[in-house]
Amino acid sequence: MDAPGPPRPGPRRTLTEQDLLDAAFRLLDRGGPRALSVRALASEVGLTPNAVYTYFPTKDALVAAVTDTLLGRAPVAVLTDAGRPWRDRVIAFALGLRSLLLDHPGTVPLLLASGFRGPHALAVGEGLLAALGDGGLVPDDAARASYALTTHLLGTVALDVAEPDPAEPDGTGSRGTGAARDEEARAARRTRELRALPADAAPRTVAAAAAVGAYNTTTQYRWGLERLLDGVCGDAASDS
Amino acid sequence: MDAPGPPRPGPRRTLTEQDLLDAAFRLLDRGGPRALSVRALASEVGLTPNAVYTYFPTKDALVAAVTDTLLGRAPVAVLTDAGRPWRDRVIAFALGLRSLLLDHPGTVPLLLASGFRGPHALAVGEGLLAALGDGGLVPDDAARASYALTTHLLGTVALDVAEPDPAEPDGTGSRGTGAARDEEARAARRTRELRALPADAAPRTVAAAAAVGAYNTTTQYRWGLERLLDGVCGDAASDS
DNA sequence: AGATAATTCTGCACACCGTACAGAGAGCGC
DNA sequence: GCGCTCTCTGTACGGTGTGCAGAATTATCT
Repeated sequence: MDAPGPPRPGPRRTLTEQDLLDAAFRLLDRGGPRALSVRALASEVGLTPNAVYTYFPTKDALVAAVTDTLLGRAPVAVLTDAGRPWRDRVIAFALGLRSLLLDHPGTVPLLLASGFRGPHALAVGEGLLAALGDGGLVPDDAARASYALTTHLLGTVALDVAEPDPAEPDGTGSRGTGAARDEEARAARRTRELRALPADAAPRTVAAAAAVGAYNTTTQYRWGLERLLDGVCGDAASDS
Repeated sequence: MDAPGPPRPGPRRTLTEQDLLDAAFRLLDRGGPRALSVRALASEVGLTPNAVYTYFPTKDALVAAVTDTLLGRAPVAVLTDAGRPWRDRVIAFALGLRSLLLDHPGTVPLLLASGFRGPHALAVGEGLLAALGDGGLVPDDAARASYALTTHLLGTVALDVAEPDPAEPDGTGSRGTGAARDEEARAARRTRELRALPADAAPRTVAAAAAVGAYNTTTQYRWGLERLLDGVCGDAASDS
């Protein structure tokens, strides 16, 4: 994708930027956001810490590259998949991007901190605008809807990732990507905890314990998504 | 509010927890999230760093106390203000909480990291459930809507705070709370930047440059809020 | 009353963090 | 060949959270 650039003087690098990014994902997936340090990354790829600075000028730049690389794996293709209703495309994309992020929970805090500013984030925005345009929205409303979808997604994954992991409550920020992320079991446990709350502390929350316990589930996310799209498509969508 | 507790042996403390929390807010407002370190806090209140650990067992606990304290200032009263339409109440509350968080942007990354788990977060949830219940939603739908509103809010403030501050681009994470946060000026500048983008990079984004530039504005937030509430109130709100 | 135990706070220490700086070696253009 | 530029190493600085030992203070028990 990127041009390899003209041959420059100096010794050839022993690694590519992509090697470092792969190693960064390995560290993040293994130990959460705190595990991505310049020193750990260097040792993971067999370099001296300062050698990393010949690949990325600063740690923030490294983090930005990591998050944008991840966004580059977003299933933007489904957004422009003609012959499929536009709303299906948006929902499929949103669900896909959500699972992508939750498959790498360690990256989520980094994404929230570095924003949605890279080239691949722009591509995501373009795709959403295309699909929403197909839905008949004028460009400005499509943009507003695109942003609402984005904030809904980011808020959702932020709260999901912030949920403490009962398996290893030592606060390392790590999180299993396999069986430990069984949504139903998590929801059931949360619901049980809610029902055990002191009686008068939060009566309405306890009364809706099943739905509250299921906050961080695909079902809840999809529900919000559908309601948002309902509102966007409604006839009241142009009062701004 | 909290019981002062029975008198315990040992010397009296020279400060209250609230003193430390106030100092923490001072540091956060002055220098952003990175400015809140145990050592900086200790020096701000005139203590040794380790003395802080007699007030909070760990830095994470301190951060949790900070974020929940902030949530305790959320305008929950408006949610149960009878004699005002429920929808108005929800919107007023959401706008109020958003400005509260944006008035202390340094706390937002901490809130995202520590989740929405404290007692005051629970109170916010209760208030939302009450107002949404007044809107005629069954408890489970009220809960789902409450969560959707929360994620929308958190995603919004997350992206807002992540926006780099052009005034001091040195990445300290600080942010002016006064004139530097003039929404219209910021939106205009963003729109200008978008229009200067390479022609074929993101045509749809450029075509909607005015709306995209206005992403981090109250207007955009309110638009998403209204659309979400439209969808929640619609007749299609019970397909789950 | 005095002894005991609990608590606050100090000082030192450790391991880790991002990264600035100086220098060695490698590879290209002249 | 020379010289420039780039990659990578080593050392170092100031910062981080926090564990541990000890002094001082106070409430409780005998």
